Amino acid sequence: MSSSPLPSAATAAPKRSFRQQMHIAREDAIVAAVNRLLAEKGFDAMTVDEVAAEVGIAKASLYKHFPSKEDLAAAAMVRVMQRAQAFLDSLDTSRPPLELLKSVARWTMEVQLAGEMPSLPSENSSLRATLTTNKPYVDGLMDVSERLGGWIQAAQADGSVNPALPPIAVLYTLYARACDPVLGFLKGSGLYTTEQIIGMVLSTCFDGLRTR
Amino acid sequence: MSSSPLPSAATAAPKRSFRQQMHIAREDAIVAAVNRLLAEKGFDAMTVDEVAAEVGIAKASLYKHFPSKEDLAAAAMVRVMQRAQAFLDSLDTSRPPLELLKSVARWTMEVQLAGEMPSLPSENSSLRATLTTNKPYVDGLMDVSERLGGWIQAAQADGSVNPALPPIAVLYTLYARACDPVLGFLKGSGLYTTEQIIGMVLSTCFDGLRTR
DNA sequence: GTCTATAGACCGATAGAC
DNA sequence: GTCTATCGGTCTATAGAC
Repeated sequence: MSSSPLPSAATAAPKRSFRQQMHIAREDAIVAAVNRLLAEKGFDAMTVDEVAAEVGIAKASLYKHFPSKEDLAAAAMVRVMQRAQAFLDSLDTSRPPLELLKSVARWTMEVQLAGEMPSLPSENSSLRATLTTNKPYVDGLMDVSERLGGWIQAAQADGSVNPALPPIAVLYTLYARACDPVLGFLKGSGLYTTEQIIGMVLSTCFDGLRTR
Repeated sequence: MSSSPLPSAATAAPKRSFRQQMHIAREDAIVAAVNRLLAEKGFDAMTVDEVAAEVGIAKASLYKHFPSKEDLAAAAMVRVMQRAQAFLDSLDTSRPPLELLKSVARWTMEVQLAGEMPSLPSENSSLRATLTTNKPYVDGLMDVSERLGGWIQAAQADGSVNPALPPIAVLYTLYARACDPVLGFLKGSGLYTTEQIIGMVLSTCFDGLRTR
């Protein structure tokens, strides 16, 4: 590399890379738009025309990137899963497991309040099928679940999380914060700041409604 | 017959009442079907053809009872709201307010697990408009909210519910049990009975994830 | 005869797919 | 830009209960 034995690498390769970058950038813009629309109105209400319009490309171009509406949604789910993985990576795992779990819940709620949490209404069959056959998504979900599962067990072992609860119930309870309607309700009331809302829901989630 | 004191009451009146009963019964069957389908697949995915097929009547007949799909959904919401009111009526209000709130949360989750809780995905504009102009629904919602609000304040006053939480946050948290996805997740795992699931979610709701 | 419900065609609009 | 399917909603003509 020091003597640069590959002059073509300085011209042709970057050119090729540029096209790839453009392709990736466009795909990224598409997925970001899908992500936003999915968070705003859900899968059924989202139309691919809207997606094309938001990205500013022709609808036909969308199908050059993704073969169907389901795959569009799946790509958005993969994206948010990767964001989750990146967030987990950023955590200092030497902290107490309970604090780690709280951080995850907080992040999840922040994403939702920012209107960036895609929601898949109930159990759409076609979408479900697409997702379960999407390896990046399933792998990401398993990775996240296993990491959280480890922290949950550690938190139960050190006595900070209720050991009477099955770990899977704790895991699902944390996941459910991603689509907790209480956030939107409180936001809609206009009475509280985002930080206050997150504080309240974090409190009800970990400390419960009852007085401690 | 001529000596009968109430000939018309024994023939004409019941006849008229019979028709009304039929009309009401059919309408009830319609609303029940809508309720089920709404719980199963949500508003967008539910088609009025499905409703007609499930009830076993012609689609045109549906429109003799309800002017639009939105009104169909609204009727289902009114129905569940009336069921909620009836349940509140059945409660012994001399019990501690915390127990009353727990009973309400339990009932809500039982209805959802039974597949009888209609879900209105996010914020459909047309549906929202129909609902907010539906007096029976709005009145029912206000009645339920006020009764729960009273118990919440009482529970905070007697120290059983965390007084640091705004009553509205507690109210929304209880309402959110109606669409808590954790119930479905745990049900889908096949590991627990309905009663166990309700017990867990009741525990996380009132006692939180942290050890007490 | 009258009223009502039914079946099923039908329309217009929209959205997914290409 | 086009094709096609679907869906909400309407219309008509027939059947049947009173």
